Amino acid sequence: MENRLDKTAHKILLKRLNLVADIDAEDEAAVLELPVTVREFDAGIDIVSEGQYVSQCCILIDGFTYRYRHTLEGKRQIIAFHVSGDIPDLHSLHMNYMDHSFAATTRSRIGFVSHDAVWDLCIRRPKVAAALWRETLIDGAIFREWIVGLGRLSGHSRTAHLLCEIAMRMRAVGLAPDYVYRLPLTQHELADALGLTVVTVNRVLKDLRLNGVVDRERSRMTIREWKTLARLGEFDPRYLHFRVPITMMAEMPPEGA
Amino acid sequence: MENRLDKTAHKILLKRLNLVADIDAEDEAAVLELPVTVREFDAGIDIVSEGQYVSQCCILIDGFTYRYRHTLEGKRQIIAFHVSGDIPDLHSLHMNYMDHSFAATTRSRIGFVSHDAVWDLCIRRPKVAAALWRETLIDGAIFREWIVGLGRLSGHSRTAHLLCEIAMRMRAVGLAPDYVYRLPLTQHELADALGLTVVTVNRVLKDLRLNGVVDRERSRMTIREWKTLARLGEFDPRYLHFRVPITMMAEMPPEGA
DNA sequence: CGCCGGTTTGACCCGCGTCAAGTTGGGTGG
DNA sequence: CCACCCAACTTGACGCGGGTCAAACCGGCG
Repeated sequence: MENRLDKTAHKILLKRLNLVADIDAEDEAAVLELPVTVREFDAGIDIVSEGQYVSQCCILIDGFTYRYRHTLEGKRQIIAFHVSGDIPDLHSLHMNYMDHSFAATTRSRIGFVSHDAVWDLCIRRPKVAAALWRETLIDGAIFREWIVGLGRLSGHSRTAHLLCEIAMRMRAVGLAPDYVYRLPLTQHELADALGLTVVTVNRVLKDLRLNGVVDRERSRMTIREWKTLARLGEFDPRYLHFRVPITMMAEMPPEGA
Repeated sequence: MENRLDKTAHKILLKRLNLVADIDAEDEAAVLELPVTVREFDAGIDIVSEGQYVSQCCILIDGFTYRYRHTLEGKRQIIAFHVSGDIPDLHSLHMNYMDHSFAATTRSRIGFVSHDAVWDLCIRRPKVAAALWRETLIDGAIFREWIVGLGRLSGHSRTAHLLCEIAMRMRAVGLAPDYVYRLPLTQHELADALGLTVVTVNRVLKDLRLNGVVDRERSRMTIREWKTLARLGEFDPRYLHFRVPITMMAEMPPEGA
């Protein structure tokens, strides 16, 4: 629990707010005043746990995190992945009971902001409130996309879709400038997100690898044929509702890195 | 497209806002001033379609509606069901591109409010804005719940869970005072929500009927053993984030109507 | 009376789960 | 510098939940 003098967390938050909505200089100044406490978390431990009542929000500075829940028979379902700039529990501002947990897959740095401070900011700066609201709505749009995948797509398609989604969201925050990105997930974690088993995920990835679509060595993910992968996963990035048109990845070279 | 003099839509909206958050008399007065246009829609037709850019929100006055998307091979996945008081496309306020469609299963009355009017209201009445934001977050919480179900529960459990969820949400708006409610859905529609096929849904419902858990004659749904159904569906209503504690249904008699 | 959407049921099949047995490679301690 | 360990990954064999196909059945309605 160390308070930082540098404004890394604030800068990341501002970057996100600008990515999501349109805020002005005064808004930015107000955001920079937010009291933020930065903490680090080791891989594999809960940052927030199901059942807790929370009074602060988390902004992910760096690392890779996810949200999940367990069924009664102990199966785990991962609900969302999060990259730098995401505010995974922003919803807690309005519903402080956590109905799921939030954990890290790699050592992660998280900025904590109290709900009170966020409320205060929202009231003084309606455009910031709007940006934050929009951020939670994009979260919801991603959930909808996952529902469609889990309900109606095959294991192969779901996997392809997830790889596309993560690539694009990382790209939006500068973490996947080309077709290569760091995907610090075990196949078990992928399986728990995709509603599959490790065995199946392993076979799907093998297929994709043998077909030259993607490649994965340790946590380094390489998309070799974006178009093929996107078609297979029925990936249409409009559900991510980026303000910068859609063309980020669509304009990438058709094949190869 | 008929403009009503009666304030039915406003009253329903106010009831919802009060259910979801804490607003005061001035807020209520401002809400009552909202220009609302009421229209009726026949069963089976789209109220809003995927791909549209919209500039108004819908509040469901009465009827039963749902949101859905199709996969490329034409399979349909229903994403959400909606009952009186829901504002199914409130998210469009911030993301006016519709990434899914919105349709009715019964003849439904819908109130339309322009985004401009809602924006204006949100800026003048921050507590109303907060209530609306919260409403979209509950929407998101339901999505998460569906993800867990689709990813990790059996067909039987998912079905049980859905029946519980609809019962409870209808109950919250007074449409299921006891264990009986009108569920105007075909088995095909249920299947598209549950990620199953009609055949399977039929068999699941048969099992539930034979075990005396639920009963369904035409569109009349009767839950005979709430506890059994809730246990089977791993239904914990906290994800619905009602303000009125949790005890609405928990206090109902243990068995039978 | 006959059509038609919705429901029900049977027979069969397949994607994915389950179980189980390796294999691989980075990390650790002797 | 090697021996060992353990988590993650792989692969094969087999079974089942739910999908697919197809044929009734049922009740409301023109």
